[in-house]
Amino acid sequence: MQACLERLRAGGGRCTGPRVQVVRALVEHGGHASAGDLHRRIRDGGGSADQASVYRTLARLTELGITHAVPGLGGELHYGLGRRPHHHALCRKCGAIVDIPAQLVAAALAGAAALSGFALDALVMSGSCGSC
Amino acid sequence: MQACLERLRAGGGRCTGPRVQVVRALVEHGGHASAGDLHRRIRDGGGSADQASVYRTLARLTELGITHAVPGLGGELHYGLGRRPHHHALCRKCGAIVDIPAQLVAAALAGAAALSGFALDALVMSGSCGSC
DNA sequence: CTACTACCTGCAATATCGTTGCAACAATAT
DNA sequence: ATATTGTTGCAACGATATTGCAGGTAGTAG
Repeated sequence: MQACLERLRAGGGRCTGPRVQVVRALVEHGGHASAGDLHRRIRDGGGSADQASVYRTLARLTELGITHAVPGLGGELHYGLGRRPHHHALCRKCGAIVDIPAQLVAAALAGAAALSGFALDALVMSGSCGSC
Repeated sequence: MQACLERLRAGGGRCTGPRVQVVRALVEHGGHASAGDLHRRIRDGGGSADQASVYRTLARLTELGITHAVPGLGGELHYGLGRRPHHHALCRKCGAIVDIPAQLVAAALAGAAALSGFALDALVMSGSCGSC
C-alpha cells in the first residue's frame, strides 16, 4: 500500500485522497477488482471518490505498472496489483481470475507466439476453475 | 458459407435473410469481425439487418459452435468462423487478431492450467504483431 | 397449397462500462 | 505564502450490448 503510493509519486503522480482510497480498496479487496467494485467499496466504506476519479486513477496506476488490467467475463476490466510477472486464468462460470506464474508457460508460449511474428506480453486463459 | 447455414439449421435455427447476410458478411470479412463491423458491412452492401438481429445471430452462431468470440482491444467481441481448434493472439497496437493453432501451445498450457485446477478452453495472448 | 406455430425481426428503450470537457480545488516546490 | 500544475467532481456523452414487444416469416404438417 505505502509502496504503491511511493511508486505513484515517483512516477510524477500526486497522492490525493481519492487515490489513496482507490489503492486501499484494491489492497483490501485482494485479487482482481473492477472499477465498479472499487467505487462501490469506497462508498460503502464511507469514503468519497467519484467514478471518474476511480477510472482515472486506475488508468494512471496501470500506466505506471503499479497495477495491471485483465478483461473479466463481460469484458469489463479488472485490476490487480502487479507483483511478479504472471498471466491470468479466467473462469467462464464464476468469473474468478487466478494468477498463473509466467515461468510456467513462458518458454512454450513465447515459441508459439514467435512463430506468428508475435512478441508476447500477456495472456488470459479461459476455462473453468477448480471450484466450478 | 453454405456449411454454416446447414449447421445453423441442424441446430434448430432458421435460415432467414438477416442471418444469411450476417454469415455472408462474416465470410467476406475474413478473420475476426465485431458485431458493429458486420452491421456496417451489411448496410454498406445495400442489405438490411437490424443491429439487434446481428447481435442475436452472432450469439446463436456462437452458441452452436459455428463461430467463436474473441475480445478485442476495447473489450468488444470479435467473431470468427470456427475452423480447427486454435487460440488467439491480439495485437495491442493495431488490434489485429491472429489465429494460433492449438497444437502449438497445448502441452505447455495444459500443464500450467492443471497446476491451478483449471480446465482450459481458450486463451488470448496479447502483445505486438509482426507489422507493428 | 393452405394454415399453423414457433422462431425471428425491427424498433426503441434501456443497461453497463467507460470517457471527456470544464471550472474549481489542492498537493508539491520555491 | 504563493505559484504551478496535476486532480477532482460533476454531468454529459459515447460505445457496446441487451431486452420487451408487436408483427412477420420459415418451415412443417395436413
